[in-house]
Amino acid sequence: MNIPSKYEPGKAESKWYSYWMEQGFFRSTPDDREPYTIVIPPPNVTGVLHMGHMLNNTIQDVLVRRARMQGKNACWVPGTDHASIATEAKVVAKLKEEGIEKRDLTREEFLGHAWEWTHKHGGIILEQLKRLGASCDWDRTLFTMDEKRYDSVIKVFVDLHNKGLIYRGVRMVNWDPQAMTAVSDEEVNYTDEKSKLYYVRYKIVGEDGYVTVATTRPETILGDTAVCANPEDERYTHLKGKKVIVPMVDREVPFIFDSYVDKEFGTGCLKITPAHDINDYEIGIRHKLPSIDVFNDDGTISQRAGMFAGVDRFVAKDLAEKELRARGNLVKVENYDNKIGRSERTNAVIEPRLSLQWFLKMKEISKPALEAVMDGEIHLHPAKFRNLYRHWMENVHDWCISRQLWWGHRIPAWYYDNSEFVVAENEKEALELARKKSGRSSLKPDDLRQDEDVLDTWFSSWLWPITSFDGINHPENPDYNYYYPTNDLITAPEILFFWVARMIIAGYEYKGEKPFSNVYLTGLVRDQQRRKMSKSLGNSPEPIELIEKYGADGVRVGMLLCSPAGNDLLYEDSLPEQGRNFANKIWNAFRLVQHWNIDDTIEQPGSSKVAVKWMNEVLKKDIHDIDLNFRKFRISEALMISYKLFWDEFSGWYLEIIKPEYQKAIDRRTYTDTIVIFESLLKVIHPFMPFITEELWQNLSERMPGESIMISVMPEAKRFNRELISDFEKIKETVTALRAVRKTRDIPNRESMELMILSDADSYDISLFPVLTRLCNLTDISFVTEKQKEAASFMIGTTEYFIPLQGKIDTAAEIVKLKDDLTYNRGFLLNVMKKLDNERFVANAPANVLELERRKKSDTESRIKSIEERIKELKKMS
RNA sequence: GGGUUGUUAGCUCAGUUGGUUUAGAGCAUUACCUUGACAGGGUAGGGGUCACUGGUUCGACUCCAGUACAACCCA
Repeated sequence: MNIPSKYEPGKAESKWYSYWMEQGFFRSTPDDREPYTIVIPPPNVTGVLHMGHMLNNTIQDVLVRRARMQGKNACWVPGTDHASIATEAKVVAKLKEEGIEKRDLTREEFLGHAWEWTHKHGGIILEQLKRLGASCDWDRTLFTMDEKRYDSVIKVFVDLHNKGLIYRGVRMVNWDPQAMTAVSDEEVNYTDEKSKLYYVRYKIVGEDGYVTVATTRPETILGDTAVCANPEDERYTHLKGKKVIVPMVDREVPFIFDSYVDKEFGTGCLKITPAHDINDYEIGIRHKLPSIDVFNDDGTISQRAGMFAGVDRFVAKDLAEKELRARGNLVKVENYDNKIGRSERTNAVIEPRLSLQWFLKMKEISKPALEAVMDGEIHLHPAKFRNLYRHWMENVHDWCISRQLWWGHRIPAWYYDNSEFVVAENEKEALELARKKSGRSSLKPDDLRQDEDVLDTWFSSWLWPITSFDGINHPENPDYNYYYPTNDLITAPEILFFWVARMIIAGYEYKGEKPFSNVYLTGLVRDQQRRKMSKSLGNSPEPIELIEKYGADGVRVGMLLCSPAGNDLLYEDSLPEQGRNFANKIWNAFRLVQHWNIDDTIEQPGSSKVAVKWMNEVLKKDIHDIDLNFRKFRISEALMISYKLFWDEFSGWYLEIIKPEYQKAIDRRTYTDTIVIFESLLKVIHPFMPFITEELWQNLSERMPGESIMISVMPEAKRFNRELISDFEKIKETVTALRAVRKTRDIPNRESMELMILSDADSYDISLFPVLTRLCNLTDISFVTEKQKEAASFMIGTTEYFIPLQGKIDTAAEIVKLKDDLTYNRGFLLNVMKKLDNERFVANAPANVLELERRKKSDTESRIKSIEERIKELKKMS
């Protein structure tokens, strides 16, 4: 038998993943078992796996595999989303490289290219998930734009419109001039950037004077329709009813007063451009000001502005500065730091703009979703996100759901005449509606024009838990009734509002029920400098390369170990390395057990008998603790218990005890018990490390075709013997102390020793002693009634132990050590006495606390006494 | 500017309604070990006035208030 001393993950991974697929172990159909359902947070269909996906999907797989082994009907639904803006941007860029401009294509032609791109790159990410071991039901793979999902989205839009929840309105939106679309508030990132503050003076009509305004955006002066001061600002009260002249365009506009203006900022005087600033827009409404949009869709200056037409907005800023200076309107320019909003998708500076968009009213519809989380119907893990969630939901804004793109679900609204429109599931129904609404039965299909825009991607993914089971099209289908509500959702906190909150809203609106019971929010994967991992920074490792280097199991463990819920994971290579080392440890434990020869004639040694008994209790205890941690979604904690269980308890203690001497055989009894224990351990570890556990499980005993650890039964938590475990801990302490004795006196393991305990035999579980004899090479363990001379000694608790060592005692060194010990114990006693000498403590502390302190006192006193006597004796000897 | 959450060993984190023999884990680190499962290993060790300042209490890492710093969310 020649098993390599290092585990090689590659082969085992492909072998067992194919096996699982062939056997259909991932598949799920409704039956009478309890369902356990997770829907995947759909990644971008044309994306590739990154570290965040690795973490996220590892956790999902751990939960699904565990549930499956616990006898539940586990169903993990995979899928991708169409990522409207990101995908369209990629397709546009790719066409540009080929010399094709989007504007030269019809909608149908462009969509042809987009689908081609999607088919070419689509699903790569799902293949990568398989490398990680993901046990999704691949037969259920979905796409937000496949037929059923597309129809569902349209139906929902029509339904919400008919309920009066969707409306069309002019609103200030975040315009991305590069993508040429509006983006939601959530898709804008604000960063501190250096800019300039321009002081510009406006001529007062009918007077010689000027008023000076401070602005960061001189190019928008072209769209000014008022100048404004705070009504309480005495510097400007004399301007009431006056007009001023907008520089460059020489337009007369009113001087107005509004309490919004901050007296302290700049000159206390504000130019008002209602078309280009959200606050100005609101002031504009209050004062009935006209608004002049000076930009084109692509961020260049429009004809309406009166000058700089066709010039890019940033160039226009410099031109405006020059122009203002030339005309004598520029007073001064200061450096200034302010927050600039940038598009999450294109990083272009966002332009606040007035625009006609579709909105979903959020206030009413979101109420049940707020209550569900507050009432504990849905649990967020970690719970600290509850407050954040509440704050957001209580201040929820209407959701801008339209995007000026082609790739996505086209808004099912048809216009006729000028701006009359109807909303319907298809053109035929739209025509009927339009005829009815207009009273003109002569309307023809050609008289209708469908809205050019598509819906926000989140407007399809907010239905994901429902549409995964086709619940919009067929609300009564068996899958939907069986799998919904799903159990757990695993996602990143950054999309708590984009996605999670909206799924909850949709769940109550369309099923009248929550979409999931638990939301586990993972951390973000960052590098050692706490920077977010991103392609542009180049600080992210390639996941597939990591899997090839450390093994899928190693990477999974690495990701999990250091990522308690909601905390960021600071990635470094030592993490998967630790995982790989663990896999190797398991591998070598298997090698050890595997090459033993079994001899049926050998009696089971006493030490092995004890070890088996103890190991089974520890196993039960840890399974119990692991369960507890899983219930609290403390997955890294559960993994750590499993890790220590295997590494420390099983490999470090158990195997060391039962391991036969070199080239000797093992007894049948111990061997059989060990295999059973090993199998239990593999099962406990399987959800974390599916591949190596399958590989070893298959080899540990004879298996039938079609068997697998992944469909075996997870050991359940049972009552365990606490006392045995704590007695055994004392044995471990004794072993450690005996090893120390050997080490300091330089006594080799080969040389046997004798142990004497200054105590009654009654207070000991002597059945555990064979372990001591076995591990420490003792000839005898006895109980004595007196201190031993010419012996090394140590204390455990309040009991003294002696090892007779003729002539091997270094009294001076011994005394130094004992004195250290004495100092510690005296310090400790002092602490205890401080409490006990405090009358109020004695009077107020509960009885059990008091008793504990008294016990500490007597224990420490007796220890001090022993040490002192020992020192005295040693001194006598030297 | 408003809000939320943090600050415990070199790093990442536990610490369960205030009392568990003067705070624990993993990693990293130090010393020793080329033994027969595993150097991707073993054995032993070092390392923390629990951010700071007050308060409540017989007793505070734990509760309260303030300060500093950090992260995240919203405007």
